[in-house]
Amino acid sequence: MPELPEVETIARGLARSVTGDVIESVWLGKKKEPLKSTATEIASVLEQSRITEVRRMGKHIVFDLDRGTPMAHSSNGRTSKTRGKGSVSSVALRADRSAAGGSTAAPAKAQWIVHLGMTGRLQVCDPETAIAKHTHAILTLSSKRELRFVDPRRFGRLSVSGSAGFAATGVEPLEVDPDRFVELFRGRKTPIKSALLNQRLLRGVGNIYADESLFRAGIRPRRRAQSITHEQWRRLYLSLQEVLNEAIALGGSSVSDYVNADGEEGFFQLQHRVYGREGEPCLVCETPIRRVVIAGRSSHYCPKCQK
DNA sequence: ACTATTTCCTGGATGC
DNA sequence: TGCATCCAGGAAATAG
Repeated sequence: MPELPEVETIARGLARSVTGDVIESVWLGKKKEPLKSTATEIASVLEQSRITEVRRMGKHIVFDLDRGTPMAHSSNGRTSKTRGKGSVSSVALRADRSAAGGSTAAPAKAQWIVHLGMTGRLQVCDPETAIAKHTHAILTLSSKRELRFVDPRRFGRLSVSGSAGFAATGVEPLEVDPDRFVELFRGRKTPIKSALLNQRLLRGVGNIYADESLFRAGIRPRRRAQSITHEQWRRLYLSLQEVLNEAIALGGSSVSDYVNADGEEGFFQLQHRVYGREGEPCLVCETPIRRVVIAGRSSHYCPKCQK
C-alpha cells in the first residue's frame, strides 16, 4: 500500500526515466472508477505534452507537463491533433483555457495527477510487453516506450489539472516544523492514529507509518490527540521524520505487492517494529504486539511500551 | 466544525 | 479439492 515513502520512491524512479519524454497518445480503459477527470479531459491534456518533472505531493504523483508539441509552430494557438484509432481523442480543452489565451512562445502548463490507491502501479515498458490484467491507462511515449497504469483493486485515481495546478490538502510531514505540527492536532478529540491518517491535516502518512511512528514515540494509537503531552508531541514529530526518512532510504515497504518504478521491492518492511506483528514479541520488551481496529484500520502497538 | 462509520474493489488467505 | 467467506485499506460519501 503505497504511502509517502513508497510514492516518493516511485516518483523518483519515474523522474529518472520519463522526464523530457513526450506523451504521443493515450489509451484509457472502460472502467470509470480510476478516472477522476473525464477520459476526454485526461486524454486531451496528456496528448502531445512534454513531461518536465515528476514529483510527489502527499500520496499523489504529479507529472508536470508542458502543453503543445515543441515542433508545432502553431499559427493559431491550436495544436494539430489528428489522432486516430484506439486513443480517446482530444476534443475541446477545458483544463488550460486560461493559459491558452494567446499563441505566445511559453508553453501552457498542466499536470497529470496519479494516486495509486492500494494496488496501483505505474510501469514503463516496451510496447511489446504483454498488457497486464487490470491495465487502465497506456501512454505512448516519444521514446518508443509506454507508461502504463495498472490497478487491480481500482482504488487508484487519475486526474488532470490545468495551469492553476494541483492543490493538495494538508502539509508535508517532512517539511512542516515542530510547532506547526503540534498546531495541526490542537484540541482534537479523535485518536492520534486517525489524526495522523487524516490527509487534510498531514499528507502522505498511511497505516504503516502511523503505527511505526507511534511505536517509536511511545504513544498508543487510541490516545486522543488533545491528551498528548508536550514531550510526547516532540517525540512523535521526531519519530515520524525518522521513520519516513529511513523508509525512503530503504525504498519503501514491500508488503502485499508494492514495487518501485523499476519493479524492485523495498526493504523497510524488514524494519517494521509493530505493523503486521500481531502476537509477536515486542522488540524492546517482548510483550506480544496487539492489534486493534481504529477507524476501520488495523492498528498495531505494544501495550507496555506505548502509553 | 468535527468525528465516526460505511462504501468501493479484487486477490490471496483461511475455513469447513 | 472446492467453494464460500473474510480481510487488506485510502479517501470519498454519508450519518450523527
